[in-house]
Amino acid sequence: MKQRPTIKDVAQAAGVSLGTASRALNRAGRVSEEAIAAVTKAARRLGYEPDAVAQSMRTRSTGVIGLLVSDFANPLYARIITSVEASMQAAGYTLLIANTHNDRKREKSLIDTFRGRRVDGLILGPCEIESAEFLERVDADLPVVAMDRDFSAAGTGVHVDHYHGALQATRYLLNLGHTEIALMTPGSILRPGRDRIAGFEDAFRERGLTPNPKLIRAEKSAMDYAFSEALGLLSAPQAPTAFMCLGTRILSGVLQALKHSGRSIPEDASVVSIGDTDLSQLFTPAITSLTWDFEAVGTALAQLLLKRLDRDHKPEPERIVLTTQMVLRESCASARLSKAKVLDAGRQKQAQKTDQKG
Amino acid sequence: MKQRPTIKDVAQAAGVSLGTASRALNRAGRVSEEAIAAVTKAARRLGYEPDAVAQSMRTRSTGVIGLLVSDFANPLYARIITSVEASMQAAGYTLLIANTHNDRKREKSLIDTFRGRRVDGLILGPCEIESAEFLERVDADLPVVAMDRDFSAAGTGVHVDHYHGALQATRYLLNLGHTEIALMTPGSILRPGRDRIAGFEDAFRERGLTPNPKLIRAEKSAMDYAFSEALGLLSAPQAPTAFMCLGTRILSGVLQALKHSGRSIPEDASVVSIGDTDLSQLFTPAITSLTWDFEAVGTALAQLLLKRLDRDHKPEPERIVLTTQMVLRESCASARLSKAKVLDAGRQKQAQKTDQKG
DNA sequence: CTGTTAGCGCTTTCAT
DNA sequence: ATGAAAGCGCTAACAG
Repeated sequence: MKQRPTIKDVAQAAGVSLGTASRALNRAGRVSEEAIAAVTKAARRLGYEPDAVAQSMRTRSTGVIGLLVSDFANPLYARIITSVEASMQAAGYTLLIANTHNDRKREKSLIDTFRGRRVDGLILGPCEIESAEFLERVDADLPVVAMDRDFSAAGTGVHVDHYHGALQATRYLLNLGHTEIALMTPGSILRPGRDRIAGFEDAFRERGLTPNPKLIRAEKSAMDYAFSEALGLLSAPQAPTAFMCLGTRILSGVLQALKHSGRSIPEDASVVSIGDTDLSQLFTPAITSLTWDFEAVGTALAQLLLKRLDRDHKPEPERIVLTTQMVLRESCASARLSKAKVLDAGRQKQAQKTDQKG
Repeated sequence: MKQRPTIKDVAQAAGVSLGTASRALNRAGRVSEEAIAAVTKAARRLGYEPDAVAQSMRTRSTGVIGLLVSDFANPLYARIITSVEASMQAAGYTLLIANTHNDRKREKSLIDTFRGRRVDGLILGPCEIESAEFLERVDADLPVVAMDRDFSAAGTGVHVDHYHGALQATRYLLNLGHTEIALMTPGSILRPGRDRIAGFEDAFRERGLTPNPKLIRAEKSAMDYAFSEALGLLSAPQAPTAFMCLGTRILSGVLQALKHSGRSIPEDASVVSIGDTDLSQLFTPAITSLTWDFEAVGTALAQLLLKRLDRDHKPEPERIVLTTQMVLRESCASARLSKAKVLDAGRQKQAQKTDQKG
């Protein structure tokens, strides 16, 4: 197995010194056109490919960005990550992706691993027991951009306004006459979960109501769990007439529970999906969704990090808050009219159009 | 900003030499217990974290594995990648993931990038215009494991037996009396697509039939495209009575086209999903699927690569072929009985059980 | 068992 | 404009 050529080989082949070869290859400093030509030619002839590890050793910069998220296969994250990757690739960076599985220890160990690999920056998604202080400590060392996470005054990141989103979605269901609304979002300790619960509760409070605390459920994000939770709620005396469910897995469980208990949507129960996915778009009836722009989250994260990546630029903390949108479809109806015709037909017409863009 | 401590600082703090500190930290060679204790303590006190870049520089090994796939957000890949990542993490490796978008040039450039970053190994998914020769050339330099790709006698990789899967699924539909079956799988130039088409055609040939070539469609994997393709087929004189569709996006498009044209499943058209996803499981009616074990693909890839990672071990080519399974659900019925009761009710009972495991 | 030393491949001064 | 040389942080070979 032949060794890969080094810059030394290139210099030798081009008949110049090592330093000149380096300058020629990087077009840095003073180099003659002849030298550039000779070196470039030699490099191409030998199939020279710079050793990024050795470059990093000197420059202290790897061109790698670490991204940590609970589960990158989660459709709610997958599209964001794709968008981050595209932006980063365009800027010449490579993405190192890992799953924390929402485990604080795992996150910490992965951050250390990434730090050891001398990544140039870090993008962190929500994780168990977050502390702004922790983030700040990491950031002192290494540019960090947080996504949907708490951060102190010094923190930089992107937030989706889950609070107002939940507020809006809950109002929508309250307007339809629902009061027994189940909120199924995992991670009440995570920033997005907490915000949703707050918005949900405030929507009730606005009208002098108090949400039934038993209807705020689903700590875990698993289909089986959501299925049995929903089934339990549906068999209770005050069964919910509406569900707000996060993502694909919980929505799946709830839809199955509804099907299993012989209830039809929207006649017997209204459903709002939090985070629009293939499932909510394609299900029959199509599921009304509270959603946000995944691609925009990704580009915002990338943009923020890129800005903090040049060492000299003072790292002023910066935040981007993205708003949510309701996509009205066919899964919600008035609570009063069981088995009756869908009331918000007018709105749904409008929703069809919005749908096209999603 | 204070500098990160180096091993030199640790050695100094522990009162030993640089070499001893290194040996103590790595428990390599002869070191006294005292030295280990002192160095470990000093390292912890200083918060020493080895510089993986410098380590790689010496050892020529980065502990990083590159993974290239057309789109990691594709549900069909996402679970496989998660599984690969878990296995690799357990073995102490980190995954570098990138999208090729099925572009040969992009793949080549990414392989070079990865090679420059001196990844220890590569996992490659299907990509445009594959050549076994190309793979072999890469492999000469760097351990490569291919997934669902062509490879020469020297190649190592994991294959899903898409040929026999498609054969089985097509037979199933032919047995139900369908002859106008549309096969919608992208990438006829990619290994999985080619194999499916071959299996599909052979199932027809077995019974002396010839498949309608116009019904083999969908080069692109996009929902809009699948939607209009399916709509076109449905409005033709010889409209298909059954569809076999790959993945989420194409299935989505076909389901929408069916809905749009007022056809119901399975009375007016039977549907088989290739690759089981949330959508096929949750759709009403639940979609009969031809699928395979995504997690097993991931662990097989990881296992194969891990075995080829130790330099001394002779890299004997090795392949793992995984079989597909049919998961019978509610989306297929006899072609003869339009608007009639579902014929394969017996099989569906059985399918319910199989379904639990999915 | 431990200290010293030579590089890994590259960039970047510092002379010339 | 170019060559020589230092050194990034670490491991491994070599003396002791």
